[in-house]
Amino acid sequence: MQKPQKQELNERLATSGLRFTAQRQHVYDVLLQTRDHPTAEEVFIRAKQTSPDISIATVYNCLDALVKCNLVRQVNVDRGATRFCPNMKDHCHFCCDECGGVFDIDSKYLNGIDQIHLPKGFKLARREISLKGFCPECASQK
Amino acid sequence: MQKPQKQELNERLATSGLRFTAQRQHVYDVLLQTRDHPTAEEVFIRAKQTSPDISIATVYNCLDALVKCNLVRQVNVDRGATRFCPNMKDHCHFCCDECGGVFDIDSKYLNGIDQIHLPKGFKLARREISLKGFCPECASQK
DNA sequence: CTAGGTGCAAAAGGTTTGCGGTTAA
DNA sequence: TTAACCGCAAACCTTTTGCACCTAG
Repeated sequence: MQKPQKQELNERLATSGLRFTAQRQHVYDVLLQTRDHPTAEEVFIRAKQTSPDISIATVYNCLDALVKCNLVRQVNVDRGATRFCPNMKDHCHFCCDECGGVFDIDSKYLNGIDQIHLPKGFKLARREISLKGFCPECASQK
Repeated sequence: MQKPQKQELNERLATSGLRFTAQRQHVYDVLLQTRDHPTAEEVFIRAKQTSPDISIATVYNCLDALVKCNLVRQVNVDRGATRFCPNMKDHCHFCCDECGGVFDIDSKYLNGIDQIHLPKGFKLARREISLKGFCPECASQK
């Protein structure tokens, strides 16, 4: 990880009242290296390759810390394990019914989605849009 | 359950190649009675009140059958148990960060959301929008 | 009749927790 | 110095599975 990223992470954690640790840096690093929306267990396996002593509990702790300081998003897939996404640009997810792959879809494809005016009283903090169907590769094999 | 609903359920199941059973009718009945997005376990508890012999495995089987024949939707909440919703009108869900409650939000509040034009190759089948923040009751207590 | 569904209990995930030791600030 | 964090292992919760029996069509 380059210096600027380390400093950025440090500041973000501090802002949320969380400490900088080697494990958190490493877990974030793992997420940034592969944008394939891994599960906690997949992050664990990859992290162990260079940090053999890290534990699954720590991976969950680190992922939670990264989510809390807004560097990572959680992605929910039907009944499956939670996946993690380090892309914080405004986007949504497309989950393929065939292969289970998760793809980032830029928000430019969602015209007008910002015009959400909820019923009186609701205070909106975040929105999560997930799309389902066939990804290009699986669609072409049908 | 009234006759028309039973017949509707029967037809829907048949169309999907699934059988009509007393348990499926009963689970659907339980879902229709309370629109509070129960988990499988909550459905199980309610179903047992009038069908003491039903098992949790059967509840999952019935819920899956109802989802397959498009009478029920699954609602994913971060890392929590999957919830089930028998409202098939176009709507999305608002999940309260404070109390965890799930609320149906009519699609009229989501202007323009139908204009989704995905990148080449993606075949869209369904979309799921989930909103987060504070529900009216919890927001007023802050 | 028989493929599909049910109930039960055990197993398989996925996530959280408790605890003694370690470390960032 | 000390509250926060770590690694480990056990616990917990949700969902799935295998099997013998049952039933809708």
